[in-house]
Amino acid sequence: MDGVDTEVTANRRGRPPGDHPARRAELLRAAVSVLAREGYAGTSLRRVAQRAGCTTGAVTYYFASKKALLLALAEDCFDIYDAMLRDLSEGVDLRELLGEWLARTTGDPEFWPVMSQLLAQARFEPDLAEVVERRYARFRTAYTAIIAAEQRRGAVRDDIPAELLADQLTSVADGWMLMSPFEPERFTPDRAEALVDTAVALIAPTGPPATRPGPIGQWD
Amino acid sequence: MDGVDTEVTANRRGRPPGDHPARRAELLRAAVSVLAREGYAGTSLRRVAQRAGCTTGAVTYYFASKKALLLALAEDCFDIYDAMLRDLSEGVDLRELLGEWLARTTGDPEFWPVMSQLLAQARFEPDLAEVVERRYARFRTAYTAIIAAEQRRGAVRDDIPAELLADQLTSVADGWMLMSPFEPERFTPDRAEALVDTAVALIAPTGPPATRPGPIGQWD
Amino acid sequence: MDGVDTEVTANRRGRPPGDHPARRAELLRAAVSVLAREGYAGTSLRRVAQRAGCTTGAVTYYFASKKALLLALAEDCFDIYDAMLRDLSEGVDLRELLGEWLARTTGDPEFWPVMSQLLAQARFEPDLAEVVERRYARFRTAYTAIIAAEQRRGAVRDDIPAELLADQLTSVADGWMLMSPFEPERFTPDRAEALVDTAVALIAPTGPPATRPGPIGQWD
Amino acid sequence: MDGVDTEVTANRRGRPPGDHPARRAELLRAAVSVLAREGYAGTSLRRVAQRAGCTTGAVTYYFASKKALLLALAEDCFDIYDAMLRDLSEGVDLRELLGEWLARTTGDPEFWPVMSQLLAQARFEPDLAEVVERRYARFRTAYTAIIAAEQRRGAVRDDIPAELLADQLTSVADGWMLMSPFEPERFTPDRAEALVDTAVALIAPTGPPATRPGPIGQWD
DNA sequence: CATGAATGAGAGTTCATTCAT
DNA sequence: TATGAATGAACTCTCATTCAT
Repeated sequence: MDGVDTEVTANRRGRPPGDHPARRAELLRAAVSVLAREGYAGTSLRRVAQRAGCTTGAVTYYFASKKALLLALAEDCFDIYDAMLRDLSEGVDLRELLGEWLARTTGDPEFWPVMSQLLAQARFEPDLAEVVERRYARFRTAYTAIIAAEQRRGAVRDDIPAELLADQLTSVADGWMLMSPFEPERFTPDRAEALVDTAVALIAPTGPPATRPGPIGQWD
Repeated sequence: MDGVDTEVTANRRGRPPGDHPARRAELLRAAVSVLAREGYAGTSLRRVAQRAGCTTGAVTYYFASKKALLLALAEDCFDIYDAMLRDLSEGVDLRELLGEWLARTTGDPEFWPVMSQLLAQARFEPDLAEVVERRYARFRTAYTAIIAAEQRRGAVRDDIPAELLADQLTSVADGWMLMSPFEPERFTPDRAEALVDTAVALIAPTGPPATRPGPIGQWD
Repeated sequence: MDGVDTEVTANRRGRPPGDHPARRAELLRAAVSVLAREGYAGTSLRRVAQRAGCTTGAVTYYFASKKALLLALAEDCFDIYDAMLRDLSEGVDLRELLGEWLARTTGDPEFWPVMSQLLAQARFEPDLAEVVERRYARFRTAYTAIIAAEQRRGAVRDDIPAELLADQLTSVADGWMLMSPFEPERFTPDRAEALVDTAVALIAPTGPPATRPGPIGQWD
Repeated sequence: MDGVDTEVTANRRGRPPGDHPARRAELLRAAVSVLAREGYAGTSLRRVAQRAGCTTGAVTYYFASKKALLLALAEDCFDIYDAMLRDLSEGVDLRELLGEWLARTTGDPEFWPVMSQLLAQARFEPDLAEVVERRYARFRTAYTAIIAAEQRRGAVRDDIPAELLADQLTSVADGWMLMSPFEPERFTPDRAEALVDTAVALIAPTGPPATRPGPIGQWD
């Protein structure tokens, strides 16, 4: 260890247990949890503090304002998309990409609720809109590139511009995030797979019926 | 100039003319307007009253509670779907249906913002969820039936169950409603048409490439 | 014109079914019911109207204000005391008087709750205080006279002024009215009788223990 | 004179000195004061705050809700009874007990008004009723024990169960608390003493008239 | 560094009252 | 005679934010 540092640390008053970034992340996690459970309108600093097990003062200490907290939260949420793109190898298969997206976004049961709240609210908060726009555009660009590559190697129909196909696919996903709580039987894991399969089939290269696989979308 | 007159006029109590349903509808319109501009979290009875040009007392006179107001508002919003289904002739073309949906929902610039707020909030308000679920399911059922008919007459690919196709199409639309404010250039009227065309092309019957029309999605 | 009165009456708009005093009494009954169930703080014209099955307008039509309604209500409540005094014969027995009071005031299960609310509130409403003071004083005067008469004929101890005894008895009764809802087992009909017996025994003429009846207050 | 200073001082946020319990007690005192002056129906958090010289926000900071404030207030009020019982020596004389009760409860001119409001309101608020029931029962039990002891040593008539006598005495006291504002001449200090004397006389052991003291209840 | 007391605005809601009809 | 639309003030309570400690 760092002997000198340790001694100094023992004496300093202002930083008792955890370190700043960790505590901040903790608060963000609490905020995500509240946002998922209570919705945007029901998310107050009080409740975030309560869930984090601290006082409201602590929250406003780590985040200048409520808006700042939510912006940080939004950035955090989009990191999952970036991480996914980073992890995917170059010549990724489209089905694989969609499957990965499904796995990562539904892996955390709070992701869809939180993301849909952020997207819905962004319309009314320019700063939040800026974050969404920037991060979402980056993702859609990568998405489009992947589809274009797939088109070039004949794995995706090429009668429709890649950008439009990407738009279509991301919109479908947004719709799912928004609507998942209604008729939850529409979003069981099995059916989610079927929905993804459907999407893949729709953008598959079209040829004579004989060459295509049989009917899809058989789930229980 | 007429100070006295103004003062006398200022305090208007008692029963003014006008019928109940009309005034109620007026308040609902004001609420829609506020919801579109301020979002769910920013919609207060005070603001609704302000936009309607009356006091908050008047609002709570017509609607027992804020929740009741929003439920009525939601029902009203879904009426546009019902009206559309009612107006469409039996053997409606799918492209026609989508076009009609686009025309009707974008005809009122407040429709998409309001609907997306309602859908996003429904997750946290059981009563609102009930309304959305009920009305939305009705619409999707009709939608599925139309697609199935189209499949039977060979106008829509039949390798995917009609229900899944309907799901896909409505999800796309939900995604559009949610995301339209970001990069608004993605949702210009022209591009909206292109998106609809894309959707139609995706679910068109697939045959030998030769039989299909040329590349679609050419917009400026 | 006047001869045709009957025919005209058939046509007149303003006085459809019942007559004024009856409707007024009906409203008063509704107010009593609300006051008993909701307490003074919870008694609003809205609720009174609701229980009476009419609009708030009707209430304010029959009573100039909420205060006027409650004053009328108070007067009505005290009528039960006056009626009792009027009904009692001249040389009434004290036990009989107390029994009659118990029977009449507990006959209507709403009487004690309403009366205690009025008495408690009177402290803060001069007009109501005036009513209570006037009517209550009248009752206590009569009460004192009866006790004095009993003293003269040797039925009540005469070592204490009649007025103080009356004060004591009415205070006990007030206390009962106020406290009856707590530990309701203290105010079962049987025990209420025992309490009255106790009060009678306390003011009975005192003599050598031998002349007094045996221990009282045996209830289950 | 000091315009600038005043403006600066006017908006005082942040943490001022002073300890939590003291401030809480201060607010409770203010609430008692308001309750005594305005009655239960007229007691609002606004008024309490106003009397305490702070904002309503401060009140709701110390008390989770209005109900919580009033419950705390009720508990506080009953503490005077407990303190009295605790202070009294074992073999206390009954006259002494009653005198002590009179002295302590009338020592604070707000006690009777506040207590009667709480008792009257408890009928409609279960939580408040629970407090009253619990604390009041404790007091009455102690009271009964004292009377029983007095009966054993021959200082109180034993032809009536101690419990009934205690009931009678506490009911009288409740009646006084409720009715004290009407004809206030009935509750002058002197007359209050006379009323207590009367109560004592009523429960005194009964013997041959000769042995009893002369007529009581002589006040001006 | 971190707290928590306090603010002041605004939320939804209830209310007594008014008055054109 | 009776209604019911509407007011405006007051209610309890929640909130984001500030700041002395």
